[in-house]
Amino acid sequence: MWPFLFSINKEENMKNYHSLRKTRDFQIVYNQGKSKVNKYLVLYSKKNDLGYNRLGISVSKKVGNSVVRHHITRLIRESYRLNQDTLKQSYDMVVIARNSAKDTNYHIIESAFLHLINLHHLKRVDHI
RNA sequence: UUAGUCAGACAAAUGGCCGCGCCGUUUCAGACGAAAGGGAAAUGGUGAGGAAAGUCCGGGCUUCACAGGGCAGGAUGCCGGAUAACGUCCGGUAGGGGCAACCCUCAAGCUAGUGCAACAGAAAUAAACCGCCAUGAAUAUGGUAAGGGUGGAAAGGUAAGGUAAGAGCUUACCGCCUGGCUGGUAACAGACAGGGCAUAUGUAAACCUCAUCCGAAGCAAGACCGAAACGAAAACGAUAAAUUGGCCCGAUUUGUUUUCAGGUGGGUCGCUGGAGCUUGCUGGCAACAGUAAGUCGAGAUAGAUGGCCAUUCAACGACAGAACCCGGCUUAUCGGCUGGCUAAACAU
RNA sequence: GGCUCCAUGGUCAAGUGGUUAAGACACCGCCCUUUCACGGCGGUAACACGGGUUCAAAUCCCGUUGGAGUCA
Repeated sequence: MWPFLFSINKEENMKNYHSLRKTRDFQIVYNQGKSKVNKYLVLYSKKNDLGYNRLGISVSKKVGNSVVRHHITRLIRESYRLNQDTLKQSYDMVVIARNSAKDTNYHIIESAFLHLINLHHLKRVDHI
């Protein structure tokens, strides 16, 4: 009985997103993954073997000061969090904020993120 | 009321839903990991500034070095005080700005030495270009430093006397220097006497001199647990062992275990209760110190504060995000609020 | 997060506090050549920004901005 319950808990744990941490992981995605661009964001993606998705966010110092960069990071993370149930699993994704993203709000960032997801065909088919 | 000046506090608010870091409690699991460590849910609490910034100074803390002292190098620079310490702060002196409240000042020493001062100008640390005066006759010689001109700076300034013309040559006032006296802890101020200014200009954010201070590096400091890699020793083992393989033959390799050492990936500590904050009292002009009561307010590790909706406003809210901690400085900044003081106008 | 350093025409760069800030490549104009190139002559173009010291600052001092390196 208990192992069954534990497995439920582990599924619940998937709500917390996994992040890319090492410079090496980012380099693998940059070199071997595919990239799509729109006005505000850049999205790299690459299939991995882990069975779950990992997200990396990169905001350059050219975009703004620390407050602006943190704010954009939070907007992107919120977009991913609220939409991750609709995505295919087992992919590494890196989102890069472009310079024009500093004057936006949440709605623009979310629509830009979903636009790039569609370009990568990462939407789960049974959800459409 | 307007204008100004100084000081202080604030840094949009409220509610609902979803979500994040840390801490406590309860419940569940004892998975995962070699170990150290560590999981999930519910609930409660808590969660970024006045500059968190720049990293310009100072201190704590840690490691390294060190008998003691000096040189070199660096920093500071009116006087006194505060402080753990400071290049900070407070009070005063001097100079400057403002009608005033008040504000500003890298404020030792070029009369210890050395260096530099372009161009212009006759000449730049040195004396005579034009001048003025005398002799003499147009030239020249001598005296002089008033006036002109150049320059940032040309042998104290103004006035009067004096003189052939002039000159601190003489006198008065001011400036400078020297001497003691008075007041003050001192910087300095005041009055007095003398010098007769040949101590000759400026520059020390030029070298330098004098006085005081400084060992170096920085939490990516440092301490601990520890897979791996590189090693050491002991035991076992060449008729052996391991890998490949269903087994044998064959092929390839030299090892296996234990202990020590080592310290990579990883983890834990350092990490936040402190020169702490609030209020009152006492001492002090003040900075500040002492004391009593109350109080605990982030601690992440690729880095937590976000999103949506509704309402209100001065109406879309500036500058901006802790990363070991503290005291300052500097820089950025929407604004409105409170208090003291000053000037002007009006009213009483 | 800590530490160290740099900034001079479009580019690379020299420059003891004192002339109109040296030079090279590039660009523009003229000459040469049938034309281009080479060559010759001439020209445009800069001290990151703001204060201060000084008679005088690219240079000395302070602050700001931008850039680079290094420490796991």
